[in-house]
Amino acid sequence: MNVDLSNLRQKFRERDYKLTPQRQIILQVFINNRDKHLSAEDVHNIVRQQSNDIGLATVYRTLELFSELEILQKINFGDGRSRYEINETSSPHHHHHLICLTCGRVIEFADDLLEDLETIIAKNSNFTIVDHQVKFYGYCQECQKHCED
Amino acid sequence: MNVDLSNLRQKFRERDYKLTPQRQIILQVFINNRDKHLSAEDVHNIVRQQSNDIGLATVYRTLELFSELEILQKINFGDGRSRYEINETSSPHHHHHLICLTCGRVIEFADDLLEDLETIIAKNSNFTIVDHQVKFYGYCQECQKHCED
DNA sequence: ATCCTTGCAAAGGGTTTGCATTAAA
DNA sequence: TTTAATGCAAACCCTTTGCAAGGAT
Repeated sequence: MNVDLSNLRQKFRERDYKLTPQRQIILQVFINNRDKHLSAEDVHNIVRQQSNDIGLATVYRTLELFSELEILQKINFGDGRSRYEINETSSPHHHHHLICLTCGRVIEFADDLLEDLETIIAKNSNFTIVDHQVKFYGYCQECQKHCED
Repeated sequence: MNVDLSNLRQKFRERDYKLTPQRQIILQVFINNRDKHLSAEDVHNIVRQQSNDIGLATVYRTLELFSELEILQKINFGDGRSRYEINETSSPHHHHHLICLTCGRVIEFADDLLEDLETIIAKNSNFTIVDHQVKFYGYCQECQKHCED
């Protein structure tokens, strides 16, 4: 468990933010959907299904706030909307995805090799790298089965 | 030189597309701006500066068409608009960028190591990878100079 | 009581679409 | 001459914002 509520409360107090019911509900949605990449609309729908309606504008504002506080990580899969996932590690670092071009499925993968790559590139380019985003596009196992072409 | 006009003409003929002046002008914009990552609006502005006005909708439609034909590569830098660059190599493959978090500058870098990484990941995940997109975020040399903090 | 947060509706920014007109082939 | 492409404006979608009402500390 990485999201520590009392820690969070303090983070909020420090900055004069309030830990409102809406914010807690939205946080809970991400805790309950660790493996998913939720858009604002997704979050809004999930909350509504729980008969806890929250204004869409509030959802957007909360997602932005959580991103700033590094509780969430904003990701862009090129599908025309921003998606968010809970920031499991304290360092906002390892976000790598295999994106299936057939079914759109997004599969996570662990890396280590990328760290080395980052070091080499930083050295060659005089660029101070603080984060990276890597996406591989292709065909997942399922879709390979379904259409052997 | 990678963009071959007569080859292009044939590609168009095959699919009953027409090589209109608008399309030629837009193609030329990308040929003249090989190193840039142009948005639809950028293209529109460049064309207007040449007193060759083209409707913005046509620009969008042309960019989409060229992407399908793999003449252009669509990229997303997370700045709220799609950007395009000319597809230099025949295989739509190596698009890697260093994005400066201070000035927004985008620097290209050559890779090779990524190919190896791709192979390893494909093996581990049973995923057939056909393309990848890698972005490193950090601070470019210039911005490092300006604010040593 | 203060100041942040909410919800609604309107506005915004990028992109797409319908339709009549124009122009490649 | 046929069929696709253009240009304009309206529509679209996601996201942001203004503002009055509500709520946490």
